[in-house]
Amino acid sequence: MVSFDAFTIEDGSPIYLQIILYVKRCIIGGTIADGDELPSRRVLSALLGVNPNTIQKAYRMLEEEGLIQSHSGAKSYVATDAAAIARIRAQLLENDALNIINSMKQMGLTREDALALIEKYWE
Amino acid sequence: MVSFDAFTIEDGSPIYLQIILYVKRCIIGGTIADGDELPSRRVLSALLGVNPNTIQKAYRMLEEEGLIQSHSGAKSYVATDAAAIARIRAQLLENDALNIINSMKQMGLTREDALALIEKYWE
DNA sequence: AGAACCGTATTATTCGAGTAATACAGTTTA
DNA sequence: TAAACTGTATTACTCGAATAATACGGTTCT
Repeated sequence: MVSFDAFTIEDGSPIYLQIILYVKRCIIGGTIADGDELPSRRVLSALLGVNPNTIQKAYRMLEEEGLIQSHSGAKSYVATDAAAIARIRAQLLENDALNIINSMKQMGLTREDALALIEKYWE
Repeated sequence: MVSFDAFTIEDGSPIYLQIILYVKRCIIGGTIADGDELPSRRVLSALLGVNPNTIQKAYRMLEEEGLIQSHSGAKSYVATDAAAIARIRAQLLENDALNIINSMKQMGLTREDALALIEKYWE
């Protein structure tokens, strides 16, 4: 069963996008594996304190990306293969890296400054 | 005159927040200095293709943080001192670093993986 | 078979971001 | 002095995110 214990809602971006991003990162990190059972829309909405429709929106978009599988009436499961994982891994890592690099360059940091900063806060 | 040439609107977060973040990062990076003249609300709104009220909201919040100064009828100017710069610098850098570290940890990267990734994309 | 789940769909409502169109008073500058 | 700017304020509107309350039909399990 996929766990959302490590998930917390932040503000600044839509909740359904945060859920999608969380699931993708867990798939990349191996916390979520192919075939894992997902919590139902109703259960997860109660757990996170949000509306069932918000969960449905996130699940629906994950299904459209081919990362989970839903059948009317039945439970939903994670459905990924190596190709899908590699694809979203490249997408997310590149996106994160370019974002942080852009921010730090804008603030006048050198490459060495940036590396030192990551090292410092990586407990 | 403060330039917004390097600024582009992304979606995912409110425009006024993006403007505030851009100005702060430029102040930290030295692109924007104390005493610099800011483009007027009307001019910047036309330049970015957004509503004047959106610019006004960003400028107002920057003024409430003590980073710019506005007087009715007159032009607006950047007003920062070393203490203010140091304060927002610490805020932004720590925030950015912790965000990227959290994301990469979630994706199963080691500290070395993360450092290698930054080096790779830092052209 | 029947209860208890499940995914899916619909409609109405709230709320904040952003737009749009003005208006007014103060400053700058020719 | 008068035109052309400036910051500031107000009201009404659109639009998407999220809520809320249901409803329907399929699956699972006892």
